[in-house]
Amino acid sequence: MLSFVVIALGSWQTAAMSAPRTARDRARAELTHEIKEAARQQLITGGAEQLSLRAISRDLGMVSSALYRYFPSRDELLTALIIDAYEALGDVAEQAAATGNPRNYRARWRSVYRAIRDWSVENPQEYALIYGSPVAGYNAPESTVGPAARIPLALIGVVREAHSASRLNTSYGPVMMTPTLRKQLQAVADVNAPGLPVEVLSRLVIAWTQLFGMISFELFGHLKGSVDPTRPFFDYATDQMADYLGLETP
Amino acid sequence: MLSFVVIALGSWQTAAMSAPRTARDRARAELTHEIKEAARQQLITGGAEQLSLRAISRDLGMVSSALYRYFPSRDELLTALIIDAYEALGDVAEQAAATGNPRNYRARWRSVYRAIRDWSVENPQEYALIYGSPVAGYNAPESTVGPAARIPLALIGVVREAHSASRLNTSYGPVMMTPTLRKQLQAVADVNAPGLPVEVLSRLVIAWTQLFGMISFELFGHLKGSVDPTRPFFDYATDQMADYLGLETP
DNA sequence: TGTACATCAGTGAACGCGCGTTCACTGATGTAC
DNA sequence: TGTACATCAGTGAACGCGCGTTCACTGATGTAC
Repeated sequence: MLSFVVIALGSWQTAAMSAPRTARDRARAELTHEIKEAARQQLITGGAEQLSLRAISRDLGMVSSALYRYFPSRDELLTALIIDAYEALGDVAEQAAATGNPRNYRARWRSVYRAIRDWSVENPQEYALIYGSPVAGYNAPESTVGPAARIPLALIGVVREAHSASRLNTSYGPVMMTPTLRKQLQAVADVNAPGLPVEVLSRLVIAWTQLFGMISFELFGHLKGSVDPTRPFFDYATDQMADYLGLETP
Repeated sequence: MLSFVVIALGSWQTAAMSAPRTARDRARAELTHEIKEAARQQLITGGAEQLSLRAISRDLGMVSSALYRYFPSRDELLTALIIDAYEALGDVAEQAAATGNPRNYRARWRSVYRAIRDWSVENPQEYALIYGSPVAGYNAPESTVGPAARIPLALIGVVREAHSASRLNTSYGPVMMTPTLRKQLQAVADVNAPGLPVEVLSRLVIAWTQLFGMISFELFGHLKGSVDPTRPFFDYATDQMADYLGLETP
């Protein structure tokens, strides 16, 4: 369960050191981890904007300036937390996609959906960090793009395999798509899902936005008093989107 | 265009005074408005968390304590901004629903969708205020619920009218819905859309979450490099959801 | 129409608090010969 | 294996800044008779 944290930790450090060797290195890795843990704890109570280096240092019983041995600035710490969150969610999504009978694509779809929601509900502040409003004055660097892409790619992967195995019912009826949209989707397909028709990909994007719209609404309080608790509706939407994509029931 | 602001302003003040009469009242209404305008300007550059009473007072050339004659605390000002944002979006949504041929339900659906997105793109920080991550330490009071509901109600309205006029194709195929979900949706329908089948309402909730998921992804940067610019995809999704709901092409 | 009193807007000083970041420093850990 | 030097973690003080909110006050505006 904690394995990904360790991996993320390793990749955060300089690329040269693959495994901590000396006592100093081990101490450094541990403290880096503890700082991020304390930061995550702070997120829970205060959100990203309230994240304070001084408060973290107090939690860890050090002086605030000591943190600068580990992170050159508050923004760099934020970036590390964002990447960790994407990686954590990417891990559970990919793991879910790889679970169960590989040929039961619909079940795998469901399991990815569920894994994403479960993680989000369990880590609402980390979810808000990556899918909520952008933090004011903070610009996400390029390094977050790769980790962020893992989540849609997990969804694409399942559908793509279903399509390759001719287990995707793509009789979608007449489709009106502007040339611009077709071109955009084709470019995405070329890089991320060669062979997948743009008609399928367009539906995937719709499902993807629906999924995160639904989770955001749940976590940010917009479903209170309607489909609340949300789980039954979530499962319903999962199946509706699977139908919409043409994922066959085996 | 500004009418709703005045209305919101009026409703913000004590319920007793319907229209400003004395010079004092007029000055008060004007300054209340200017404070909120300055606050909205601050949102643009800093987001909700950075909203500072002192900065607002500086902008207006007054002393910071003077603001307390208008808003008893920072949170009350935030609440006012949130309500204003919901009302503004509710206005454009309702207006869009009332535009064009009343019997062309699909066109009205499209126009509501477009109005919601246009407002969101033009007012990204106000959008983030109401649909982004909740502000840390701030709990939205009951008074925001009514204004917030106007937006989904505009969407429901169009579909409900289409259904009443038998212009909604509800041959949805087999639907699996847990009793819990059915009950939840029935309760929503009873209050907000009497006569609308839960099968339709469930699809409406899916469309609603898809719509705001899509807008959030666009505004918060998750569509950069894929369906970007987003307008073609947005229009495509609009029609896909109209199809999904069974809104007939006239 | 004019006066006496009540209401209210805005001032300015103060309270008590928190923040990110820099810098010269001490003492411990690691490395090269 | 032992010594000399280099690297690094953590300290403590300081800089310069901003914040929300309270309170006693002055002077202008509104109201009742």
